[in-house]
Amino acid sequence: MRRRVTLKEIAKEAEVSPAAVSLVLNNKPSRIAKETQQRIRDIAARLNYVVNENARGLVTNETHLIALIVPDIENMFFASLARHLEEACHEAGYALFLSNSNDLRANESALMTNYLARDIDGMLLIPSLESYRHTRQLQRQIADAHCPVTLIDRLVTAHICDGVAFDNTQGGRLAAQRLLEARHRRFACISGQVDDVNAGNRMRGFVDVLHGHHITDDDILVLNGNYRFGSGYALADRVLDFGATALFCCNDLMAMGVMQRLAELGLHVPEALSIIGYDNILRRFGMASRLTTIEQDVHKLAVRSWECLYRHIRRHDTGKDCVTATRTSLLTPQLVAGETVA
Amino acid sequence: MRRRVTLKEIAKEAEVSPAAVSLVLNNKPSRIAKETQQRIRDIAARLNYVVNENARGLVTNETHLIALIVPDIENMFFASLARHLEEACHEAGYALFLSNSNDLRANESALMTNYLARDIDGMLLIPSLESYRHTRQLQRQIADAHCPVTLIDRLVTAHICDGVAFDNTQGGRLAAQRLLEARHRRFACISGQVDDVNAGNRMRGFVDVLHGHHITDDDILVLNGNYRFGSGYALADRVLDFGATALFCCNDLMAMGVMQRLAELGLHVPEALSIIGYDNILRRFGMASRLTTIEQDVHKLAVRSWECLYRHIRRHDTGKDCVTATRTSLLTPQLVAGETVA
DNA sequence: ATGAAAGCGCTAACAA
DNA sequence: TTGTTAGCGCTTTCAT
Repeated sequence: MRRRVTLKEIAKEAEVSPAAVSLVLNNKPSRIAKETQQRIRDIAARLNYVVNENARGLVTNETHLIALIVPDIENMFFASLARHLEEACHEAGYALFLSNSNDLRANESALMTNYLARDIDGMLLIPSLESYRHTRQLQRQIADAHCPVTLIDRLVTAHICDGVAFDNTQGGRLAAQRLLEARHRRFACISGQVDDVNAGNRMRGFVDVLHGHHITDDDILVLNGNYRFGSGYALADRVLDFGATALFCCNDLMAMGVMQRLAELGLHVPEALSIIGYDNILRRFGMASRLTTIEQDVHKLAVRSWECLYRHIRRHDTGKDCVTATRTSLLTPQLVAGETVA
Repeated sequence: MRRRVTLKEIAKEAEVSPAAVSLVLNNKPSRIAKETQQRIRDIAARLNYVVNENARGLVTNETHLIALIVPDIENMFFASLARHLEEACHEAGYALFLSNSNDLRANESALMTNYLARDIDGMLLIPSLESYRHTRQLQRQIADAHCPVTLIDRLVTAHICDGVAFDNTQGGRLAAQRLLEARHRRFACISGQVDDVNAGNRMRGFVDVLHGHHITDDDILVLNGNYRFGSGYALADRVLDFGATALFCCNDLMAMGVMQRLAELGLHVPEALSIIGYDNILRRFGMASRLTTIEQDVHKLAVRSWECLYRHIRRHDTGKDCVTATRTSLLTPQLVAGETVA
């Protein structure tokens, strides 16, 4: 373990001023003698010099630090999103902080403060589920932040800052249309927990389209799952008892749980039951799947979110303060055909 | 979006010196009038003051920053580990940087340099697979770092810094013992990619125990998978053709792939084939499983790793430089009984 | 008991 | 063309 080498030491060794070293090593348009430049570079390389970004940030007012707060990194969707966001930030020369809020508003708040103390240049926030019920508190915190904030996936408060998310209602619609095409007449939907607004919207889009096609509530069973495999497994029997021939699950994990239960009962998919899932994230984690599902392109979400935040960072940086109206981008999910609809 | 409030502004508003404000807000043992203290605190709260940790770090020489580099956050094991590490750091008052090296030495190296420039207090590194073949380069980089480094899970270079990992050989042994107990005589093992040393050790431990029980290589089939579901699925037939009655998979995902293939063939587990997996990480992601497996307690790994790094940080901090011999902790994996061995 | 001053490592404005 | 100076926001030593 070595001690850090400073600019000043290089300056002394090269017998020039610290400023000269700074100019050279940052390739600033200075007209320092080629020969001196080389000497400085050589010494820096030899001493293994690495600039102290924090000190630099203090004077430049840019730390190139981004914070990302997710509700749960053990959720494959967020893990994948985190990866792509980190990639985007990294490519743009920013380092990324990552934390879990554990879907708790209190944690989220503490993390935000902590990161803001780090003088970050921007924040990417996937709000906790609790924040849906503490909108004002979150709004205040965002308004008080010294840097731009971009909301991702859960547009808790669209009026205070920009947000990027998928159109969940549209996803539900796609599922319904596909199942109607296959001439089904009796449906089930396994949604998420009651406070999960996104799952709620998927379910709503699904049901709305069915209603539009003269399917009455008598032919629609809506259940609340918890997004886990076991939840689909446990609810499968109720779907079968109801006599549904088509099922829409608000994520793939629950869909797989249902399929597992059907397999145990000796029932075949899609003959016994047509199934559409949601996310199409499993394959990234090495899980093959023949599931028909509604894909949310996580790469696109990451890229758009970063673009959105970056735009604000540039603007913020060039002085113009963000009196611009806030924008919300809704991305469109896509149906990915598998072998589980007939 | 607000401008940041500085210490100086509070000082001016409270009509005291910046030093006084610093002392009060940091609860330093100063003898400043209670009344003044309260005034300072009130103003700080009213103005929403948040200390600038970077500026503070510049003078205290402690940034409370930790970097974590993982090969792939889309690997459930690492995602889970990242979560627990972040938790541990956070509890100790440290913020965590996270990045993917994508199992490439070049990326890893660039990330290390980048984080070191941030003046981090410590680094948690899960080396890339490539680093197994570039040991000297990695060693050099670790030795040149200004902060302690702790290796996790892949003990590429145990002599240059501390490391914490699971005993993979022991895991393989446990699997073999369990299957021998069940009186199997013909075995298969699906290992990882050839350059994956950990998977190799699992396989080696497995085979060694078999040899110790007079099972010859004629009764042992070793295959290389790629840790993905599809890989187990694809190799299942060769296992069956070989006539094995017991299979050890070096991760759970491949074991599930095998099971899927067996189900399609109308074969039952464990009657047709006994299976033991590795990791027991799926349940954290909502995947139920009846698999018998070798569990690596990821929480314990995270806690131990953090303790290890933290010990060095404290020592480093209190001046004593780490001339201490490096230590390697090997954690013991546990067999978790499921329903897939008979 | 409190405040002034120096300095952490760096860059930007200015002088020479 | 180059080097000097001031200062980013904070803590700490030392003088008052």
